[in-house]
Amino acid sequence: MPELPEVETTRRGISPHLLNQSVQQVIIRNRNLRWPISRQLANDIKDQTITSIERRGKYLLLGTDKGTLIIHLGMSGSLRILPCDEEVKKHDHFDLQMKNGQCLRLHDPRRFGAVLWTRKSPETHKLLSALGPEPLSEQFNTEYLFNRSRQRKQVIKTFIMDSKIVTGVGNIYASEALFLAGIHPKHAAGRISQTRYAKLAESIKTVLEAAIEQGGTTLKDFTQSDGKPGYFKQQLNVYGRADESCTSCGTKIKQLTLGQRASYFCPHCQK
DNA sequence: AGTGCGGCCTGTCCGC
DNA sequence: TGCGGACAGGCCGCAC
Repeated sequence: MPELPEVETTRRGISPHLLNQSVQQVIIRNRNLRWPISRQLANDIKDQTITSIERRGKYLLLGTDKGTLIIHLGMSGSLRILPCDEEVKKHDHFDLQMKNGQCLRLHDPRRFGAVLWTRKSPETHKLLSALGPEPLSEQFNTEYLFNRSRQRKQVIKTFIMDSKIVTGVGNIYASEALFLAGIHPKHAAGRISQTRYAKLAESIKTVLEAAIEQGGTTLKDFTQSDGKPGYFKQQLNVYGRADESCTSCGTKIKQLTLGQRASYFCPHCQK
């Protein structure tokens, strides 16, 4: 499942192949994603040159002079750079074929992803305008988290997974960051001290940065057609480790459901 | 306004 | 071995 680090690694992987390249044509093989891919999109982006490739939360933004292509990978989406004539596989939804013969291909079995086009500046798009700060930015800091959390009755795990609070912290890294910060996932967000929020902000940045760093070294070549899409799994301390021993103290990791999401924590290390 | 949850999908896993 | 059902998971959009 692509979390922010995978999306960032994808961004870095595809950028050199697409930047300053022009679109030959768009092929929509299966419109069915979270929202149907617009048929008009093919006309909008044809002949445009990709001038920027950015990331906002887990959204990838391919900028042109006429507008921006917004891509979200959902939970099973992957992007690869391939020759345009590469064999099409099941669940290949979308091709952005470039004039240099390279192709950006979106593969998404569970169809939770999205491909959208906007003529406006992307930050004003409905899906992006309400997003909180980037977790790796300076705006995301102790004071910000502390201030936003006051009066909140919500548990801390769902609070940090709220995209309006901070964008891009998914289920895996929410659990991992709380473990690193020593905070119980069920703790009320409004009752956590500023000191502990300092630790939490730092922990969120640390786990995401470590995963991005590892992505850079373990990721498969984005231009290869065989093998895995290229996602990687960092060594995780708590996520998916119910009933296993805590890497720090040996206590059995526990699992509970918060906001309909599996959550993992060490009952000894996290209070 | 804050909060919780339904729904979209299919590969994988589990039990019979 | 084959089959059916439960489940995971991002996150919008609605209901309260």
